[in-house]
Amino acid sequence: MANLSTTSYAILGLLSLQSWTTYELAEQMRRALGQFWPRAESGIYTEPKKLVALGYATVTTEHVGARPRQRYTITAAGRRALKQWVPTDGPRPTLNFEQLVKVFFAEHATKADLLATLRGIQEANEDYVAATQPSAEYLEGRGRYPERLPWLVVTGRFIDEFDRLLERWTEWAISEVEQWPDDIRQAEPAWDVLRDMAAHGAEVVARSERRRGLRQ
Amino acid sequence: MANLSTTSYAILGLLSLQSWTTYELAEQMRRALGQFWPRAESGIYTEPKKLVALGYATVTTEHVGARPRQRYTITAAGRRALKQWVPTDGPRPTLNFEQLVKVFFAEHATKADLLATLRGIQEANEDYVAATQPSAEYLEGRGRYPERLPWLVVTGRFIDEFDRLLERWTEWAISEVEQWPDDIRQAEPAWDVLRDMAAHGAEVVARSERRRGLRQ
DNA sequence: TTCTTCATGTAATTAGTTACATGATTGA
DNA sequence: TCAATCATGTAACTAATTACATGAAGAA
Repeated sequence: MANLSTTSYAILGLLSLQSWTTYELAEQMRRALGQFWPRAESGIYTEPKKLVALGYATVTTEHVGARPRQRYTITAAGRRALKQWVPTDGPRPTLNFEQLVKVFFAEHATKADLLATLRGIQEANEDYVAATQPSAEYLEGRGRYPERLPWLVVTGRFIDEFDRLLERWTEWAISEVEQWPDDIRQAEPAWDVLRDMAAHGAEVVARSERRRGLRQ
Repeated sequence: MANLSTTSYAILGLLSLQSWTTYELAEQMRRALGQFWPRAESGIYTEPKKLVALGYATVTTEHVGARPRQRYTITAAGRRALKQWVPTDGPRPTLNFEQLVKVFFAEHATKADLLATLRGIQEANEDYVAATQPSAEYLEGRGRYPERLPWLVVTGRFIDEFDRLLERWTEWAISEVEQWPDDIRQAEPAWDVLRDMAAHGAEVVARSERRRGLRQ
């Protein structure tokens, strides 16, 4: 029936670990999946209702003072649905990087503007990474679900490498642009980097074609 | 008045280079910005109308056979708006990586499933990178707007490094998972990688705090 | 006691996607 | 001349975000 969104399955995945209140689900979505499946917290509040409607979860109402609070629990059908989804194919990763659009159209800014944009990316990234560091216990394997650690490390490494990429790239870009003349229209392209990118591109094309050949 | 979206500004940026038909705009959005601001082609057809409504572009209708075709041209007001937007602050990059959600919940799959997922990411990435390689002339600086090359290289390097990251990470992840026992619940985490991530995290925290101190 | 932060949502809006439709051009 | 692909959109839908509202708990 109704196809669930990736967000729904992500929540179903969290429910497969334990029962959570909606607030806790929102928190976990941010902390655990926020770096590769970011969603607004308020949006999380509507999702589990769909799971209940499909019979993939049940809900119980608790009370905290006079306020009601919903707690969700996965059902056997929910586990089956999740098990079906996890091995399926999916889209490539996509990046949304507004500030890079601005770098792309840097001719409409000054050298100082461009440097400010790059430094802004750098600092925002640093602050974000610092703020989202898992606690030390977790990194020592004494977190909540230690048996899940093997694949969490696989996931985490991607995120870590992405963070490092942003650090390295901003640092390089800043030092590159700093060397440009004040009128950036007079700047010289980084030919060595360009050559390196071309070489890498050619390599991937060759690899892809070789593999395509093998498949047939 | 009506705040434009990043997508609108991206199109305005393209129009600052030359006039384009809607079809050409859609093509350029994919080829030039598709890796860091991906949008469905059909969506592009509605965007430039907003620019016209705001006086940021003008439209002329051409004919190809019996069919009308719209060509858009930026106005002086459009250039001013773009110039205002380019130096502004913006959000951090966000990643949407559905397959990584599946790796995160790998306990619902088998070792073979997990390997298939990782190989799928690897191959899809390779094919995509191969298909989106800029032409050789472009990489030799003989592309359409050679004077823009300096900042296009800055942008392009980020994309190139991101592609390489996916290549490196998938290769590592595959070789890692291949060593796991068939029942992945018995796998041992990659402790060395975990230590490395922790060290990096601590370093960023320190750097971020140092900078925060400086700012005050 | 009041202010702030944590907690729990709802409503309205919008950006974006999917699916579809169809004309023009090219090449087999 | 027929099929395939290039070109040009529109309509319907939906996932997601923004903005708002308010109760409870804890700190000052």
